[in-house]
Amino acid sequence: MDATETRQWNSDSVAADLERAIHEHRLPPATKLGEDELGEAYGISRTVVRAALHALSHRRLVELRRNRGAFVAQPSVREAREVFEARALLEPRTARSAAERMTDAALAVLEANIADEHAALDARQDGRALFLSGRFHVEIARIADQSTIEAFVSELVSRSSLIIALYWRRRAALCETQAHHALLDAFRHRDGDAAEQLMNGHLLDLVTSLDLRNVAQPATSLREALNR
Amino acid sequence: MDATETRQWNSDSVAADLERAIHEHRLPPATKLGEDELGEAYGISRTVVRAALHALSHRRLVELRRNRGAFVAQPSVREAREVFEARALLEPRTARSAAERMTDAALAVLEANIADEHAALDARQDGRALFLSGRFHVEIARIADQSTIEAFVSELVSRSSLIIALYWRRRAALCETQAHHALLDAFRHRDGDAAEQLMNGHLLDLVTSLDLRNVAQPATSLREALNR
DNA sequence: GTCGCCGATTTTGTATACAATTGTGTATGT
DNA sequence: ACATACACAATTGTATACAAAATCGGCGAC
Repeated sequence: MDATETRQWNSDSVAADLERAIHEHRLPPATKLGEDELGEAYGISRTVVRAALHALSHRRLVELRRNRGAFVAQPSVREAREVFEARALLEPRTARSAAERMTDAALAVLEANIADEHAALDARQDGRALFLSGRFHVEIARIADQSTIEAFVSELVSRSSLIIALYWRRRAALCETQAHHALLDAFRHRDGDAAEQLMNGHLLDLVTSLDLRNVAQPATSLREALNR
Repeated sequence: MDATETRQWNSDSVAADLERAIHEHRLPPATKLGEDELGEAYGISRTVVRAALHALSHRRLVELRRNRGAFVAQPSVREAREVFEARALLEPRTARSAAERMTDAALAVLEANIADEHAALDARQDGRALFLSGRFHVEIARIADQSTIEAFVSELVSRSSLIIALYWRRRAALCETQAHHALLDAFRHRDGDAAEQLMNGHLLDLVTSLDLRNVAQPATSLREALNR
C-alpha cells in the first residue's frame, strides 16, 4: 500500500492502486483488506475504501463476505478454467483485429511494453513483469479499438494473475516473452491469421503451465476450508 | 420503482431491481437517478443507493458524472457496435457448449422461458418480453456451465436493451421468438454446430435491425448535448 | 430584449457516529 | 479435562451530518 499521504485519492484511484498491487502479487490471495486499515494507509475514510473494495469485488479480484470483510480473491480451479475459456473466446479474434488495424505508433507501444517486461525480469521484479505481461494483452484489445472487449480482457487478465499466484507450476522466470515476441512479429506483418493462431496457442500454453488438478483448495487454513 | 416499504432492501437487491427496470425500459436512457429520490422510494439511506448506482455503473448501465449524479446510460453508436461485437465472440461458441451439455431439465427451462416470452407479448408487456428474451441468452451461458461468461453475457444483454431502446428500427413486435425457437430445436437435437451457427445468425439479425448510422446523439436535451 | 454575472438552492462527495453481526476468550459446570 | 454458554472486543453495515460543487434563478449592464 502506497501510504503516501501526499496524493489525493478517490475511490477509483484507490481501486486502481489496489488492483495493481494484487496484479503484481504484492497482495497475495486471501489477504485481509480491512477497511480501517486501508483508510488509514491512504489517509481517507472508510467510505471511499468501501467503494473501492466494492468495485474490485465486481471484477472478482476481491471477495466480500458479509459482516466479515474483504479479502483478495482465491479463484477456484473451476473459476481458473472458466477465465481462460473466456480469454480463449475473446483474445484470439481480437488479436486478429488488432493485426489488421495495426499502426506504427501502436507497434511502438507494444515494443516498448515488451522492452519493459525484459527490464523488469532482469531487475528481478517478477510482480512488475507479470503486470506488464498482462498489459500487453490489454493493449492488443485497445489497438483493436474495442473498448468493451478491452474492459473484459483487463478483468480477465487481472484475475489470471490471481490464478497464476495460486496454481503456477514452474516457478521459473515467465517464459512468456517468447510468445509475445512471436505475436509482435505477426503484428509487424499485419498478419491477422498468424496473430489469431499465435494468441490461441499462447493462451493454451498458459493453461497447461498451470496445475489445475482438482485437489482441495490451496493455501488456506483448515478453518477457512471448513467454512467454505 | 417498487416503493414497497415492506421488503428489506440492500445494495445488491436495489441494483438488481433497478437493472430490471432499465432492462424492461421502465427507466429509459438518460433518466436521472437522484440519490435522495431513490432512497425515499426504497425507504433506505443514500448510502445504500450509492452502492447500487456504483454497481450499475460498473456494468455500464448507469453513467456517473462527478458532482452531477447518476443517469441511465445512453450507449453511443460505437458502443452499440462493440457490445454486439463482444456478443458475437462469446455467445455462438457458448451456445455450442450448451447444446453439447444439454439436459432435459435445462431444455424445460428454456421452453418455459420462451412460453413466458409469448405470454408477455400477448399481454402487450413489451418490456417484460424484452427482459425474458435477454434471459434466454443468459440461460444458455448458464447451461454451458460457464459462470464467468454468463456474467459477461448478462451485462452485454442488459446493455443491449439500452441499445434497443435507442436504436431499434422497426418498433413492431420483437420477432426474435422465431430465432429462439430455432435455437431450441438445435438444443433439442444436441446439435452444437447448428446452435453455434443459429446464434451467430441471430446476433447478426439483431444488429441489422438497429439503425446505427452515425447521426448525432439521440433523445437528449440541448443542454445535455452541449455539455457533452 | 438579450447576455452575462452572482448568490441561493439543490445535489453530490466525504467523514463520522451509531447499530448490528461476528469471532474470541473466559468462566463455569459436569 | 472438556464442552458449553456468556460476555466482550473488533469489524462491518447503515444512517446522518457536514462540505463542496453545480445548477437555477434573479438582477443588472449593455
